[in-house]
Amino acid sequence: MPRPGRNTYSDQKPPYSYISLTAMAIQSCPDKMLPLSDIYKFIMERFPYYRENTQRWQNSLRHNLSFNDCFIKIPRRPDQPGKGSFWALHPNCGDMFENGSFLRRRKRFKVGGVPVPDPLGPSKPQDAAHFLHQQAKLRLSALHAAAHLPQVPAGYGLGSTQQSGFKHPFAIENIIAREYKVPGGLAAFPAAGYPLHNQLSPAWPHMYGPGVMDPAAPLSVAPADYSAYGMPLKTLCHGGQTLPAIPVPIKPAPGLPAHISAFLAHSPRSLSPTSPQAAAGQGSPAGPAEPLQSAVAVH
DNA sequence: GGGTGTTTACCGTGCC
DNA sequence: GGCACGGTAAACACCC
Repeated sequence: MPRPGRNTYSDQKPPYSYISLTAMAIQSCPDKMLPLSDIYKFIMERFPYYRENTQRWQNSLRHNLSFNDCFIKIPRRPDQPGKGSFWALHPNCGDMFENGSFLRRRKRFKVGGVPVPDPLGPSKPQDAAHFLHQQAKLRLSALHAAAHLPQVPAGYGLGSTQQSGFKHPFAIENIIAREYKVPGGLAAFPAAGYPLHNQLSPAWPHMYGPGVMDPAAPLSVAPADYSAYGMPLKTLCHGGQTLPAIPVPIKPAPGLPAHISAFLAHSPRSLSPTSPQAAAGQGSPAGPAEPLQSAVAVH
């Protein structure tokens, strides 16, 4: 097992669990949701170790997706055919990892432990799915607007984070943010990215935190998307780097959208891997949720 | 048929 | 030692 801080993980097994890797993939996507195949791609492109024995680790990864409540399955829309559903992170799983570190969770995330019923928010799974759609659309709209805004790279736009203090070098923001440390720094990426995320982060601030993702990246993640800002693995990894790269909290800020919580609290199966409904009905008991795919189709 | 998703089981490791 | 977590294997069902 490679030790954090060593030169590279290039061909060694990264010190991240499959849960962590999956979380990275999901959070690196502007939509904060990815189909399984794109999660595979993300991992294989960034961690050469996983380019081999694909069946083994992919089986494990699928197991984790289903087994862990921190991952939620979002059905495809009927008019958006394709294999498999989209996978997203449970909004309340932000504090799942010890000190924000993705090396090891401090506790297993379980749905039902933090139900936050909200009389103002939607309570149906469709509503939460719709909310995710709206978030994606909102980001897109803001992207266009942000293209005309001055870039504010200072501090990676940390202003939106409600918390301060050291974050573990293995926090997702730090891990992914390192990939932005390309020669030329932020100039290598579309302008207004980080501030934009900050503006869009009130819903899931831990997800839309600074330095998480290129906001202008296509909504559907493909290998080419990553290559656009991909970089040598040595850059991705920890060796010889100044850590922490970006002290950003991964924990969700107070005020998580209640309808998301309600969605999760009321979701019988698609969010809870132990119910038979998910396997049979792709989640919502009221039929396919308002699909998020429309957000992907925006571009 | 292949990809996807679920479930069960077993084992290793780390923490209390 | 017990427990929680993580990794792996396997079987099965469903869907495109």
